[in-house]
Amino acid sequence: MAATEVAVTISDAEWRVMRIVWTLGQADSRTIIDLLEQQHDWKAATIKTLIGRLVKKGALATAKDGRQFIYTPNIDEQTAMDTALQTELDQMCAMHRGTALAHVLEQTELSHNDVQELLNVLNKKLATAPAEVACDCLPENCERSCE
Amino acid sequence: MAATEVAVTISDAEWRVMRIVWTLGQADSRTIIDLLEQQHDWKAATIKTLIGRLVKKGALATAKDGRQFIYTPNIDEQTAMDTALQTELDQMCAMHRGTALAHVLEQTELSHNDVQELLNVLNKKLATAPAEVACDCLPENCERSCE
DNA sequence: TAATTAAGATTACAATTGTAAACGAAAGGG
DNA sequence: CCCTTTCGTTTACAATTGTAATCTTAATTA
Repeated sequence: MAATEVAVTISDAEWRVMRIVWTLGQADSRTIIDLLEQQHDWKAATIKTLIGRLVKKGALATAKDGRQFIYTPNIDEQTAMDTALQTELDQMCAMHRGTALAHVLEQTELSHNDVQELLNVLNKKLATAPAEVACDCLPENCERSCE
Repeated sequence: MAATEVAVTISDAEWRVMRIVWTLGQADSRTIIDLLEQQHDWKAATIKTLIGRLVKKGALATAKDGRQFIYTPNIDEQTAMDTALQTELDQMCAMHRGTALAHVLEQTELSHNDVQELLNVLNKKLATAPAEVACDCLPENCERSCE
């Protein structure tokens, strides 16, 4: 059976720890601490706290290896990324999401394949794209709309 | 002189208040409270707190109107959206950002114009798109890369 | 074996956030 | 002119987060 994949919330600092473990596939605390100390002004104790919280949250799984632990990701990286981004976007005005995505796309380095994949998605959407997406910032019954 | 446009951080709950004010252009607290009470299980006091915090943060400007205030946005909505989304994306692995964006695009309702705008951005990127974007989860000097 | 080190657990503590009650002053109604 | 409503301010309080020191225990080393 696949991982339970609970919907955990990962804070900004915790995200840094997850990226290390996602990238390495697995790691002991020494490795995580060494790598993160090179990227941030964090004390070892700080990183230990973050690891502990991630384990408690269920984002990291542990396997005992002698006196220490091997940590492995308990949630999928791409899924976590998709969800976090989607959640952020969903709390914004529906009418302006497209523009926001355009601005972000513009600022993001994308591989040839990425661009191709994105073009595919968009081309598929072109056919059924509505003339406009309504603002959803006000309650249903409220007549007013964005400018 | 244009608005100072300080880089304020807006929390999730505060975001709801901003959306009302952005959409209406301006509003008094009564209006904001009435509208938000229809969208959430929030008490008037809660909304007052959020408004107060947004004013203190500089996200909302106030103009005295008799005994009460008229609130207006002090930061630009699209800019706030762009920045929030970009910030979120930037804390994730560079190598997987494209896919995350593709997944989100797929889930987002986009107008015909939005799609067109996005296609433009992408087509402009196609020419210079690199073969691949490297994983940036580990420190510089670290040899290992994503799978 | 005694001292040192390292790993994980416990405790700490301020800032932010979600959520709200209580309070003081002004305004309006009767 | 008193009572009530309303507005904005102050205070409250738990959870989360960033940041870390300390403690316990087991392991390593001299």
